[in-house]
Amino acid sequence: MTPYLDACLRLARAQALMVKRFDNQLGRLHGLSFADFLLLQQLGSAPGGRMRRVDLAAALGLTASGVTRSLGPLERIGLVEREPDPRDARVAYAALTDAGRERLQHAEKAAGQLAATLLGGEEWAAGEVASLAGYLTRLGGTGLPEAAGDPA
Amino acid sequence: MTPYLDACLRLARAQALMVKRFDNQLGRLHGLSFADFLLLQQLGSAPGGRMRRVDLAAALGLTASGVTRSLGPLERIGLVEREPDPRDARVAYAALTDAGRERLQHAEKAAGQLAATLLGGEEWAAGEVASLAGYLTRLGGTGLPEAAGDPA
DNA sequence: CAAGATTGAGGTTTCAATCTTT
DNA sequence: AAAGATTGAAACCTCAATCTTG
Repeated sequence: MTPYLDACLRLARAQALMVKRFDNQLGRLHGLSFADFLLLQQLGSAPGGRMRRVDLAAALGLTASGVTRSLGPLERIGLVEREPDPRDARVAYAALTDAGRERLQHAEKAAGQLAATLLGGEEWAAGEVASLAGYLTRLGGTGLPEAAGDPA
Repeated sequence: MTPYLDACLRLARAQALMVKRFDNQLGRLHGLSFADFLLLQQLGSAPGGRMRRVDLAAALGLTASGVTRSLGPLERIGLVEREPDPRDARVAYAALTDAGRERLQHAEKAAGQLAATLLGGEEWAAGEVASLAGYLTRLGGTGLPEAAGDPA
């Protein structure tokens, strides 16, 4: 077993555990999965709280199909709204509703607290979390903005 | 957005991209998914190349149900064999066949090469990969299912 | 009853095909 | 024809229920 492959296996394991914890916490408190949260957050950080569905797919690393299917439940419970584009009838936007914005705010708070539990304990020095984020950015590359500080 | 939550999102992104690359490479070369590979590798590292299905589930972070369903295709193509326990009729082992051992060897080679591509380039110093592995181990623990009193 | 394992139903995501609009 | 989006079929995994054995 090479150290490279070993690191990849650890990456898989760490992510699986983390997602389970977010799913539990967000589901219990706000009725959202981690994937739901990622989607709402992406919308929340877009100008006007709305994005074309194809852009949403690229930002989330999903297929267009996956986005259509993920939006369904969120539209049904009124957190996201479908909006047509008056300029181009092929385009459909996904837009946060007021309820969606509010739910996102609360979920973001809960997610931040959980993340602080996972990474903000005494085991973690601040510089270590920044290093970890930098490594992960190198690995995951596209989709998220560059980290503030590069790891030592 | 706190740096803790930011790191969690980057972890999700990096893992998703990595798994896609392993799925592509292993699928194209050896007809295995990354999940298949993890399962075969776990068996390969067990004494006698065999494990009880319940232990396999714990080692992989899956449910017993998930293991049953994952083993099905691997048994059908002859990489894994079902073995009863003469001492306890409730227990069924999953055991690597000779074909499974050989397939695992080849897949491990391909996986190691891909991992080296991802983490062995000039961008990565050896110490950085070791640091990353250490951080991920801190996050993901040993691989046992989530403890009862755990946060979240 | 408890433990190991499987099955039925359901959620999530992908691929390939399709539909509409440009 | 190309772009945006959706749908049908399928793969993968979970939960709850069930079956068998201890």
